[in-house]
Amino acid sequence: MKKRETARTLDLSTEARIKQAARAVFYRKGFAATRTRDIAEEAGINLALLNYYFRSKGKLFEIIMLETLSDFLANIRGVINDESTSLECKIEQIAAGYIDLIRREPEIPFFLLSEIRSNAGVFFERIPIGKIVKSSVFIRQYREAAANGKIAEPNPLHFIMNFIGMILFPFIASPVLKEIGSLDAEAFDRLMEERKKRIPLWINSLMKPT
Amino acid sequence: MKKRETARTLDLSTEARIKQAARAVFYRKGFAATRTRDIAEEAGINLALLNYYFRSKGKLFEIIMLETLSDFLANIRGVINDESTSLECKIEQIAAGYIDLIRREPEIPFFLLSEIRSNAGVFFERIPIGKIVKSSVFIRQYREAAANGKIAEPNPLHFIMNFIGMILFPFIASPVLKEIGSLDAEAFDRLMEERKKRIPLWINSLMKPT
DNA sequence: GTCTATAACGTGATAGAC
DNA sequence: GTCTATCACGTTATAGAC
Repeated sequence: MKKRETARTLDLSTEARIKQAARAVFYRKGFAATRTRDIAEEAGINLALLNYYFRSKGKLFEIIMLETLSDFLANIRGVINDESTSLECKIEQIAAGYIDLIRREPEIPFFLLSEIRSNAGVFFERIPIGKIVKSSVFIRQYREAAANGKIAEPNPLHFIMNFIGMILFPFIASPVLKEIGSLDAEAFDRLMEERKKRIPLWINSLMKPT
Repeated sequence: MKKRETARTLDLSTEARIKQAARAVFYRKGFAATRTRDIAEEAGINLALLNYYFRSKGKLFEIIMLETLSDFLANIRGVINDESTSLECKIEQIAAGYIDLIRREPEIPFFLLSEIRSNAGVFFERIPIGKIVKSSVFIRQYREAAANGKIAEPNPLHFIMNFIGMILFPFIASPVLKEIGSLDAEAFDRLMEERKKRIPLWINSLMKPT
């Protein structure tokens, strides 16, 4: 059906190459700023093929967006509803899991936040992230720990802002941080690797009652 | 020179009204997604006047961007180079100063990061933010405190990521956080007000050697 | 200074040959 | 399935009347 004869580096079906290219360009520039011609060039294909395989720029974007969001949430859904692990364990798993995921695709956090921002209503209708988080085992465990005096901050939202912020913010602000720290891509990546282990420690000391 | 006869709410010169409208629209949608027609409509002026006062969309954007960045940095430059204040004091001042500033214009952090991202080279040429931070009294005090064993984390970059992330991340991710917490604008704003006092405390406990 | 009309251009999408 | 050529449209920017 699709050609798959050679063993070249980019030996993908045309459809897959377009999707891969679209993902890269959309991640980098966002929906509004990318032109279909950018995607075609990145994919090394003819512009008309984009519309042949995916009806329109918007349809292609929607596919990329939903796949990305789905991957992003898949990473967390299992962890936060595991009855057999402690809060501390979940924190370690989430930090490590997300940092590993994002190190492979560092543009994802900014991309997702950017596009959710410009279309919030639509996304929260499709993906009820509020329900997912609020009804999670994680939040229940957090509230229990706070009620038992094991955690100082009773509001889980402050916790989420601090914890998820520690994970995502460096990637979101990476151009500025690289400039401030004179970091190349590898040095930045090493810092993120360090944070995998340190964020749980920081979070732990930050949550302790004084 | 400019008309200023009435006392209406929006009694500004045409030029000022365009700038004000442009700021609002650019903040909300970013450069690529805003159309000059959006700005004209928001300002309640004729489209042609935009080009009459500011040669082009790009020129207008550049003015807004530089003003915004300048305000944003002005807020910090004095504080971080004050020889007479302690590290702890600076942390309190920065947290309070930025949260107050951003509560008035909550879209600024995302706007700045978004546009810096798509044009990093140009901005860091004009505003040497790396030099400003690295040569600051703040960083010198931080290194001294770390050398004296008063702070556990020796790398100021980790500190900056955690501290600035705690301040900015909630605003950057506000649509998601509002959804998760079922917060309206006022409830969100109250949370940010709370963080003004709590972030310095959190940062303090997080930095302490164990 | 402000307006209307329109030029000049870029972009998304399609028709139709191969 | 893939290409070239082109349409249709929206957007930025300007010309020129008032």
